[in-house]
Amino acid sequence: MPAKRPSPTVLREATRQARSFERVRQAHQREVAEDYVELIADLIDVTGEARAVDLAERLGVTNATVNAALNRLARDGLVTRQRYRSIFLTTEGRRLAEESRARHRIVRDALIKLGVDSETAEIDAEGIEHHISARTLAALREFLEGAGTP
Amino acid sequence: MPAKRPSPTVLREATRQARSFERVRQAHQREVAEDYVELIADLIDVTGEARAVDLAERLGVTNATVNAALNRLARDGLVTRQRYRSIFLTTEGRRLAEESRARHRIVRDALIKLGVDSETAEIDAEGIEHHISARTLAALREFLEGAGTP
DNA sequence: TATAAATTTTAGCTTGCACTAAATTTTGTC
DNA sequence: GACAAAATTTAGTGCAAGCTAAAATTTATA
Repeated sequence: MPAKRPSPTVLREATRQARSFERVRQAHQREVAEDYVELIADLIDVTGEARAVDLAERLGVTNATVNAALNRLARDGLVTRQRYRSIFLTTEGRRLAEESRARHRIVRDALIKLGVDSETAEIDAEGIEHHISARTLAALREFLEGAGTP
Repeated sequence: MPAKRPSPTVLREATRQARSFERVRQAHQREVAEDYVELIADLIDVTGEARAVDLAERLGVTNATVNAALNRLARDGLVTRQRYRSIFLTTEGRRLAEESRARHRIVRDALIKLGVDSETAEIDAEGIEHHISARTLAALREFLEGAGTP
């Protein structure tokens, strides 16, 4: 029984399907990627290195889950890794982490200025930061600058 | 070859696994449910009925995807449906839809008051509304009430 | 009313992301 | 340096949500 090699038709179909996945992935998956690179950047900056076990602990998931996520991040060019060694951000990964951090800070500070307590602001900012357009971010920035604490 | 019936050990394991899934599911899945019931409520209120084909068109997904989602919503007690007929919200589904709508409006209006143009505000509110705690929502409500357009 | 068109449902596939258990490798200690 | 502990990776499983293609059913029309 031969037929191991996929037919052209099957390949074409696979490509079309992959294309349509792309759109879908960018929705929820970008958030996960941002959370990971942000956390990795924090760990590197604070403790000097990012280890999978720490990521797992902070994110409340298992090592295996983190490992799978890191494989995807590496595939997407956001991190680099050598087997059994700690994790590094690529230039693109670092850029995304910084951007996420800045976004996070602005959202959190805006919420605080609006009267939300800082713990709640921190938590909500975590969820909100991934859904803010450049325009809204600019508006929040202006809101923070204009007429501070009187 | 017997062994069709799962062993007690396997069942116990399945239960534990199911439990841990619950936590995870509530993260992203609640957002999807909220989007669906909100849209279903809108369609019912505006056009008189909610059809799968309209949901698919508005959400930019295929009929098959909508159908699978509706099965989950029905399983979770948010909608009811008869085969090949249009969709209805349960009391719980309607409640969730109203809550989401209110949340959506508040976020959108707050963004507008912060200087974001209404189209962008509408889009961003869609993403943000699922990540707002009760406290932040209250703060936004106060922000909207206090010192309107001068 | 018979047939065509539209809609809904089913079947089968893929990826993401969660889990447990076990294997592999590195690190730490005696 | 050998051995135990810690960490990483792999293997195998499940559900959500997306897709296409095709079957089933309802609705519209000639």
